[in-house]
Amino acid sequence: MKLTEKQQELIERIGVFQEKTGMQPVAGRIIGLLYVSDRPELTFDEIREVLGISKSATSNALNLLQHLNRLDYITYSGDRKRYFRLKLDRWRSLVLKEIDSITDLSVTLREVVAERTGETPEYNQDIQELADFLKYMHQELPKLLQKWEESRK
Amino acid sequence: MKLTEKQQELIERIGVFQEKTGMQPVAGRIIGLLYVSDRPELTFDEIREVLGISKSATSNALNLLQHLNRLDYITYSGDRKRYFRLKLDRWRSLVLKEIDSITDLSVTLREVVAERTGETPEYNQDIQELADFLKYMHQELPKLLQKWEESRK
DNA sequence: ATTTTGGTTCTCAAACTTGCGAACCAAAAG
DNA sequence: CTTTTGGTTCGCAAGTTTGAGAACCAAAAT
Repeated sequence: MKLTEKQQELIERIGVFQEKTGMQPVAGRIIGLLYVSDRPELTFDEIREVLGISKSATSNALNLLQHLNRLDYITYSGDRKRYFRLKLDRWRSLVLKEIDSITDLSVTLREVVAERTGETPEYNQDIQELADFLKYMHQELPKLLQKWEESRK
Repeated sequence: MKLTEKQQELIERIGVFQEKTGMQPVAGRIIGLLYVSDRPELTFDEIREVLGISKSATSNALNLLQHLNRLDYITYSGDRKRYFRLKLDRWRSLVLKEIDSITDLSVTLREVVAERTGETPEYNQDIQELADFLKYMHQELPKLLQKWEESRK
């Protein structure tokens, strides 16, 4: 399998984006590859070869991505290979999970305000305001997702 | 300056949260400290001492946080020390910047679809759909922030 | 039963991150 | 001018991440 220059560039860009969200480099590039590859299902060896990485790196990254629920594989009877593919339908729940993490900070900030001295009312209110905003976002974002789903139909 | 157990725990939790968003450990804890400290403006040495970190770690983290626009300092005439404080008013623009990064991925995914073979129409559409959603979010999120601002008044 | 295939695991080295201590420096105080 | 203060920078060491290479393993093919 050969990639055009443009495909390679896209893989890198997607890879870098993923890295910024905390993904390991090789895993990010695998995601990129599966986005741009003409065939959306690639074997272990195809991935390894086209990205020029070792078997161990390939194996580890693929397993990581499966644990993160970003990847899947299917098999075809009479063919021992696994065909890895992105779980594109999962991004909704990934977004929701991301949104949930907002709550953690909001809750913590509420505790902060409760614990703070009463002698800094303005400061306390600033923190409270941030906590409130985060809570608001946490309530509204799922609605936004829902609204979008509906506008699709 | 002494901290209660609860304050220390809150600092750790905020620190860990910040770490998860890519912040260096010491920098994350400084943010936590400034959230919970009775005085919201602390000197270099107070920070260093209460967190039990070295001068270099303190200096580097404070400078990083200033570059990231998370921190500020003020001075008082007749006092050489800098008093560091969180720029709590800046979180709005930080949120907006965060939202902007969504666009990058959306744009990239659009390019991916444009570059993809036409022989995988379903797959292409899945990617297109994700790109569309990200664009939608990018349009709607600032509105949400605005709506919240107004509901405050 | 032996070999091949598809992938996993182990060991290790290189690169990067993190943060300490000490040396350093400029401005203010004495 | 000398010392002190408030902070910066340098050099280094320990810890972590990343990924290569080789040995390994189970299932399937021969």
